Amino acid sequence: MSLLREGFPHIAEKSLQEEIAEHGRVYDYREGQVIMEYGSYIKKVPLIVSGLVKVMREDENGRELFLYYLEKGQTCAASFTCCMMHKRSYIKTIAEEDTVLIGIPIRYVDEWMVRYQSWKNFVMKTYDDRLLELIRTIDKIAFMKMDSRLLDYLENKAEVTGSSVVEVTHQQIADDINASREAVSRLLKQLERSGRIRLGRNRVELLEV
DNA sequence: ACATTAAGTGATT
DNA sequence: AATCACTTAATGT
Repeated sequence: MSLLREGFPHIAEKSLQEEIAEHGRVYDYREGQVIMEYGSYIKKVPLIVSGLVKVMREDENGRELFLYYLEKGQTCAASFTCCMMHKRSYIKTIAEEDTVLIGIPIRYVDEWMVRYQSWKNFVMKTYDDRLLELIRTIDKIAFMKMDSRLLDYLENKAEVTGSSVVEVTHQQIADDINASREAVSRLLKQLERSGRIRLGRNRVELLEV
């Protein structure tokens, strides 16, 4: 209950809060744990209470592509449609940090849409956010060059982890932005030379420009 | 000290 | 910009 209020201040109706408390179940994930695999059926919609969840997609050749992060107070837009239509998951989610979430059985997700204004808004907003981000991502892939994608990735990661020091290997970055490790290394070197970041092993520190 | 893993480099396509 | 082949550097055992 207190978990709810902390992460989801917009879910206002008292009775809705009570229903969430009643039907939802709290799940704990340790860093690195896979929350949802490709192809699995989803029976709960996750409300992220704390931590950070990485959402990935897999292409035909089995290559993984990083899509976006889910933070506290968010939920997975894909899970709504997925479970309502009883489709298999086309995404995979991993706990990037230790994560706590409340799982809501789908039937309530549906029911509450008509009964609770704030729930409906929440669901709509989730879609809206995702759609906007998707459009931005398309823009990025279409128009942005690798170097700005890289910087964008780092800034996003820094923001989402709340630290200017990002702990990743060049290989991980490369996987996430779909580039080769060497390319990432070279671009990072450039950024370091231009004074925008400082590099270390498993470490990229973003400097104020 | 040695093995392993991450990072850097040059050449090739 | 990807891939390869290789070197160098950092880190764990």
